[in-house]
Amino acid sequence: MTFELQHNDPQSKARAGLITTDHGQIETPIFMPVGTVASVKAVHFHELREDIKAQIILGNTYHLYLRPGVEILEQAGGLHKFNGWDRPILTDSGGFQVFSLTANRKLNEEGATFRSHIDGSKHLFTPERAVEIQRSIGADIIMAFDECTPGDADYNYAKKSMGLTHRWLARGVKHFDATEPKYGYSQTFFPIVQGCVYPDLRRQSAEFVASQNRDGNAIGGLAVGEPTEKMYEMIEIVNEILPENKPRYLMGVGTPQNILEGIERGVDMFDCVMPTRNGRNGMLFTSQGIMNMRNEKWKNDFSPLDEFGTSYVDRVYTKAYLRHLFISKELLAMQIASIHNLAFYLWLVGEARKHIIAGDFSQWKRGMIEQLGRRL
RNA sequence: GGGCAGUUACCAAAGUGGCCAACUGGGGCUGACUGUAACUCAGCUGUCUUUCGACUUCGGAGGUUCGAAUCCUUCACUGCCCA
Repeated sequence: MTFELQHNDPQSKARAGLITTDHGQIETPIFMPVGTVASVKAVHFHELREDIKAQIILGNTYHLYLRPGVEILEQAGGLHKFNGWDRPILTDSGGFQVFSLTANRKLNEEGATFRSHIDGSKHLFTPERAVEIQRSIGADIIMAFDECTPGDADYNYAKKSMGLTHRWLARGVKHFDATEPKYGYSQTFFPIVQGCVYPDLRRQSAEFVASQNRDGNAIGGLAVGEPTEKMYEMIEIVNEILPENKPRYLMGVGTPQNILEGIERGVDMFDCVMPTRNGRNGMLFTSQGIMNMRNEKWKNDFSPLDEFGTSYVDRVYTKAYLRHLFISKELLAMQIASIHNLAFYLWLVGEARKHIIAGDFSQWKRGMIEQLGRRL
């Protein structure tokens, strides 16, 4: 994987770049739709490619390991062959599940023991195992196995947690460098900064991560319960330290506003379940603000879903129709909302890129932020 | 014509003398959701009130009782059975 830094915004830390992988290129800043279990929920890859214009999607090591399992993925020839997505894939390591499945896991120095949420069986994830599984999945970008520290952790917990993440990182790097890709194309490994909301920990973590000298770096442990302002502050601190000539990936973030704020602070890659999950739950993100499609006010609004939208669903379907589909619990509702939201997210980062290149990002961003927060 | 059962909030349906503005579903309304255990979760859903609380309700009318959705009388309507 290579990264070419193409433009720096004169007014901010925002930048435009180009990532090249064996499965194609990614123009940054980019949003990566989440496809946890080898599918971006409710969306066909055809739509993802042609309408949403996704350039890279996510998969999840923990979920894919449990189902369909490493053996099936290897038999298939890797995740790309298995699910038919021939563009880049990034896999999360399972570190987020250490956070989200707290009740079902135990941590120790060696790794994390999970109790499967599917059948209760026990499984040990170590930094080495996480690399191996991701080798089998065959993702273009694989993530270090970390502990995603909760946003409300106290200093002592955060410090210990960060130490564990760093020791796991060193092991992961070592194992990655000692192993080969399984399917003939190259893979790269991103380390993850932790440190919760504590500036000195974040600095220490960013320095340790940068010292690993990987192709790209990630910022984790944000948007997990801490105040938004803290998140922005941590991004600034960390990006001062992470190298400029490598992509920076802010994991799990976020709202459209979060993404623009992240871009302004020098982040290149984002992923989040919001456009898909919130979409399935009836919420639409648009350039004019957010809409709860279940609201009664859309009942007889026969205007297009989003007159400024770029997706075909924005023109073909009306607000009243989508509301009807949600109220009736029709599956099509979730498909339309997911397609719309993802197309909007990809439009948003695409516009950000254009404005960075044009040199008026900050001005454009200010106007967008104001619009995005409105409740329609 | 006779017998039996029933009538509770938007719908369905509990409650059968005080703890009942009334269980529970559904429907409706509103909100939440940030590296996906999520087509999920939470709140509200008689009226007025921010809360406390006040007021009006359980087919209609009348009655018994300190007190009735619950007991009695009667009327209306619905369902089933026998003629």
